[in-house]
Amino acid sequence: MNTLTIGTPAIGGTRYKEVKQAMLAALAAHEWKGGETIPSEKRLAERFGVSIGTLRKAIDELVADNILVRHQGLGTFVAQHQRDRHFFRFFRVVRADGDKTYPAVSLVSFKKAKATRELAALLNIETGARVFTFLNQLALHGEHVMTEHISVPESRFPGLTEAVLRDRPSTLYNFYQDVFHINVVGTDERVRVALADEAECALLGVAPGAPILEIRRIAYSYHQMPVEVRISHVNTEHYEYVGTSASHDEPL
Amino acid sequence: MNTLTIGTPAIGGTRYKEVKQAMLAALAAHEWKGGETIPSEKRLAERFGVSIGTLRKAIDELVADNILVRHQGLGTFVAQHQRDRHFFRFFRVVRADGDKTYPAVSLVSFKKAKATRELAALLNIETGARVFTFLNQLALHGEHVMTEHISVPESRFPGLTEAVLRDRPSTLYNFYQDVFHINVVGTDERVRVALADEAECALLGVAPGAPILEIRRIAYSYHQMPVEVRISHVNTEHYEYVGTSASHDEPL
DNA sequence: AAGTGGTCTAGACCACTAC
DNA sequence: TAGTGGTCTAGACCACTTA
Repeated sequence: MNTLTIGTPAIGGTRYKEVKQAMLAALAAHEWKGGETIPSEKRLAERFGVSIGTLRKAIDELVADNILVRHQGLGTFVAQHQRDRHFFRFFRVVRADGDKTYPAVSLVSFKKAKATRELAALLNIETGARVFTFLNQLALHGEHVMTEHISVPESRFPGLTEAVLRDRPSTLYNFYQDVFHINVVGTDERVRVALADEAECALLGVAPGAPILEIRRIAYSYHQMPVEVRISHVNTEHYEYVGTSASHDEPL
Repeated sequence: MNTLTIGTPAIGGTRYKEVKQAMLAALAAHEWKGGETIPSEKRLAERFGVSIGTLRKAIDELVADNILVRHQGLGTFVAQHQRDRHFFRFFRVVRADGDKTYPAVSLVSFKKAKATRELAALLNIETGARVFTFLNQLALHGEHVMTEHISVPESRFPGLTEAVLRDRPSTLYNFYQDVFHINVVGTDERVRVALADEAECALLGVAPGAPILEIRRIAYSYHQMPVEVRISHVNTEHYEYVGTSASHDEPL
């Protein structure tokens, strides 16, 4: 197996950056899949011809990027989307009092369509290429307060059907990972005010024309590859969008 | 000078966490102020009785938290808020096409008041304690599209006046740092839809009752100490709020 | 007991900045 | 040239997990 021998520097400048890129390449090539363990640090250090310390520095960054997860005594794993881990890193709607809860998702519609020029540009695919588009209605604490219009390219989700989507056992991003080996590792989001249209107001529990929160998201896999476009609408009467936090002081 | 000798473990569990906490304590005690250089790694390693590698690991985390900044050949500095550095980490309103620009800020009003119970709870001060409250109107690309209602406790900003606030030479958070040694290192933000009231609509260029974006922020200094509460209103006709990004892939 | 990651060390050498 | 942070090494020892 070609291990991207790192004899020639030139690319990354430093050894550990080269190692990091080589590991990202291995991840993108599905050599290690979501939830799987990767080889031990000792083995990887030998494979890439660096010391343990250098290899660890590469992994440090991949862990900081939420791409890998370390477990002492067990090994290092490809980060996996799970209900109880990282879910609220991507689901950022909470009740006004701060209470976080998992949404109950209902699939409202599902269809295959051609990408508009706009959508194609966001997904970095050809205009007119096939995409799957579906609509979710979400309930929090039993209240219907949110919808999601989601589009993914057929090329990266071959064989996706309404049935398999509806019957997925876990979260959507976990489903992407397990079935299509698509790892969502980051998103860009923009938030603005919009007005509920006739079709949506019933799903959101608001009157037609009522102001709602609109969140437009692009989700990325490794190497900033866009894999999903999502427009969410939220009735913010009792729920809010959580913006950026920061500062990770340790608890004393 | 007491250097918080680290002979007794117990607290952090690991040496570098202890060193990190000791450095945070030194920062909180204003031993090193915003923009200043801290002692060299070699000196700090001696001071805390650890090896360079361990000392570096502590600094690594403080750098990751945007509390310190390293400059090869120069030294390590206490991160400083500047127009051209980190400004858009806290100012998250951009034009719909993605264009980022610095806001032109006008101080609309300034007064001293007593903290309501609600505000006092957010700022972790006594109900009825004095706070300064002021209102900014912001223009982007020459358009008035945003307001900020800002409250800070008098106890942490002694002697703040309208004149000195108005005449500050740089950004607000830089001003906090230089004049009051208050270092904003993180924020919590919640976003929802609100309606423009009579007093505000003129400042935002919308009709009374028009839907606007409301952002409620708490800004924190070291050890999660709240130092500012801010409610921003945005006309999102042409401007949007930038939510969380993630994934820091290197450019190849 | 064996294997994993986590911490810590002591030092070499490089790259950058100032004087 | 001297001082800074940046990289890389080789290894010891600890803590955790599984068997």
